[in-house]
Amino acid sequence: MTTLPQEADDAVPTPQRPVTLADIARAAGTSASTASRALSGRGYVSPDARERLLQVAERLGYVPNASARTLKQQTSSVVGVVVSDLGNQFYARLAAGIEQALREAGYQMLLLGDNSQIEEELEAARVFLAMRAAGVIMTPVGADASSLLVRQGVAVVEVDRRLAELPCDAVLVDNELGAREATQHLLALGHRRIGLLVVDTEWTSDIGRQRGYHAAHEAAGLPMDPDLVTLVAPDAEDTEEHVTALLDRCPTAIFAANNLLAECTWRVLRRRGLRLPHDISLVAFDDLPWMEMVEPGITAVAQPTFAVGRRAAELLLSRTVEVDRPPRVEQLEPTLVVRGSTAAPAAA
Amino acid sequence: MTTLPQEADDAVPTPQRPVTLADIARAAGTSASTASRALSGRGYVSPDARERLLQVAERLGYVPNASARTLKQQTSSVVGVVVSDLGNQFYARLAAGIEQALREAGYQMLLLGDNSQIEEELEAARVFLAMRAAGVIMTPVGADASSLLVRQGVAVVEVDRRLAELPCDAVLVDNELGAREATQHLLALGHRRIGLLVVDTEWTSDIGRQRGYHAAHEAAGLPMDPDLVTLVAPDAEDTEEHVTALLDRCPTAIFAANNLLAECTWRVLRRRGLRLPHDISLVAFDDLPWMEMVEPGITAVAQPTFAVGRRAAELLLSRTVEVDRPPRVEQLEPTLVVRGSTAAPAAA
DNA sequence: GCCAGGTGTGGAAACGTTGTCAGCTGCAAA
DNA sequence: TTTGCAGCTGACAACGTTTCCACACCTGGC
Repeated sequence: MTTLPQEADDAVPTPQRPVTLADIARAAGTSASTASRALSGRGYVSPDARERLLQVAERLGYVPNASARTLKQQTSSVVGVVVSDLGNQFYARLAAGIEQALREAGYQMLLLGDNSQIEEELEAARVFLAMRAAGVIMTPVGADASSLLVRQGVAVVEVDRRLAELPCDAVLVDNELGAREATQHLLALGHRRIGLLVVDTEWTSDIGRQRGYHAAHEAAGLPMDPDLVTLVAPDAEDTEEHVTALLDRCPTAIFAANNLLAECTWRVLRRRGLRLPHDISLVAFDDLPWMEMVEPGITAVAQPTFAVGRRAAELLLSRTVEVDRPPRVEQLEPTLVVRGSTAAPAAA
Repeated sequence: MTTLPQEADDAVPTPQRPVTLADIARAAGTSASTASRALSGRGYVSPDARERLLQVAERLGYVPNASARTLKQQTSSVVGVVVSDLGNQFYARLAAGIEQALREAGYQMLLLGDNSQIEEELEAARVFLAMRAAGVIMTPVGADASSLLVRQGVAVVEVDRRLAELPCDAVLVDNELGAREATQHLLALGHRRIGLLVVDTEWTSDIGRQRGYHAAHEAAGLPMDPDLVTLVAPDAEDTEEHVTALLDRCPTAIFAANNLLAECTWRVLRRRGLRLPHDISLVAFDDLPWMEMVEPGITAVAQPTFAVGRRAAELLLSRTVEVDRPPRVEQLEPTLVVRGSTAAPAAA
């Protein structure tokens, strides 16, 4: 790291005290009340006074003090968002969708990461409470955070999975459907030993994906080898070992139930020199750009991630209007994208 | 999209009015001043009273009102962050680094996207001003936003590129060095017709990368064909056409100066059936995971993106302590990662 | 000539916190 | 006995906004 030399800088012009409503009022010869009405646009103001105040505000570069407003109105235009891991593209896209929808509506996103840690999630909830956030959107880790928020009257939307104990909105993906289609696809190709890699949580997302895997087998009237279902610890230093262990049980296909597991599996396969789809088939849950770029492409269940984020934001904002609407749980549908990583198993 | 039926829900327990300092004080039989001192930990409080107040606060689930505090103290623990596009992995990683460092220090990140639009960036600056943000970190698009902020006394750190007209901190990557190494690598392999794809901006990042490309040629005493330098419009619907046009000029290698251009180029090459590195070589600026996963891997200039984000946050926070420290511009070094996409040009 | 109601205005009281300040208690030093 | 001071406390005034309220001015209809 280098530190560049600084050119002799023009002095920073006096950092003046911020302009307040009172300043505007004084300059325009009115009271603060009138200035407030003129600039916020509610209540009677004569066109004359309004015009004058708007001009003065513009001229002085008035920026309303958000804390004062929030303090008075008991609510802000900030929406809290908690995701597990911004580094994961899934969460990043989710956040991007949320941010876009919020910004269009004049709201801002305060983005915090828990690292899938309940305490950090709870801490985030406290921060949002402290700021009187207009609402909170989260990929939940535990139920406590949402309970705390809902009890205090803060609107909550859960995203991607459902954990709340108190009623709140949620936007989910039909995980069971996606997993069932993925599994069916493999079964239809003739696979009978399909390894499942899934994170060992109680989250509805992972549970749903497991259920889809089972449902597909049952619907086809085919037996399952329980040894082929591999539960991986959430923090996961040892994911690779799990993948290796699963391979030792000789599956002809693997269904990796999230993008991280899929990537890990793909790397292990590559290192071992196993060729897709000749030696083994692979399906991923959650389609990422790289899955289309590698050769062969990875068959994957594509989630409408960005749309989920947008929808969550919309749902949250709608609640600021219809306060007492009963909680709504929406499910968006994933789609199976078939690529080259899946084919009929090699003849035994 | 489906809406799931809602189970008959337990009524939400009365959303009670938030607990205030006054409530705590009353319950503990002290004044609000004493309660404030006890909970914030500055000023004299008897151990006895402190203990009592802490317990009451805990029992009632007290959450201090951030707006009131901000209003009074004229500064908040929120740091504004503006990035061009959260969907781009580069910016997502940057944000992740910033968020991590901020959270460790007890600050929060308010993340806004401009879409590389000056007006949206300016709007974001106004929002931060309104919230009395402790500081702002941005990948700048124009100079106006940072000028506005700096004039109002808000600390600004520019990231990835430098545009500010008023003095402020910055954390950059040595773009010229990275581009020079990439180009040198190609020259050393024997390439003499190296196409450059770069976005047509005045940003120091893109300018630096262009400069590195030129510098490498000059250092080697080799001529450049100006036709091989392709400037692509920033919004870029027509990037593909530019790539195609560049290919028609028969370069033996292409240096794509950001990850989007690299991806676009890669796709065009694939569609045309051109094989890396046999038919053409490719180097990318900004290494992303997929570049290591495709076959062959893409030789790329890897930026310490996450570290840049962290460092920017640290620099910003350090300024809250040393207020009058002269502005500092730091440059982190990228490293060239050589992979299979580059080789000597096919004998003509 | 009076009242009703629409317009427009400013004073003042919030919102919840922090910080200043004066004042209280003891207790030790003068 | 006074003085000083450390330890501790509560009143009170901010911070900048919004909002309720009272009031003042009109106009038009009785």
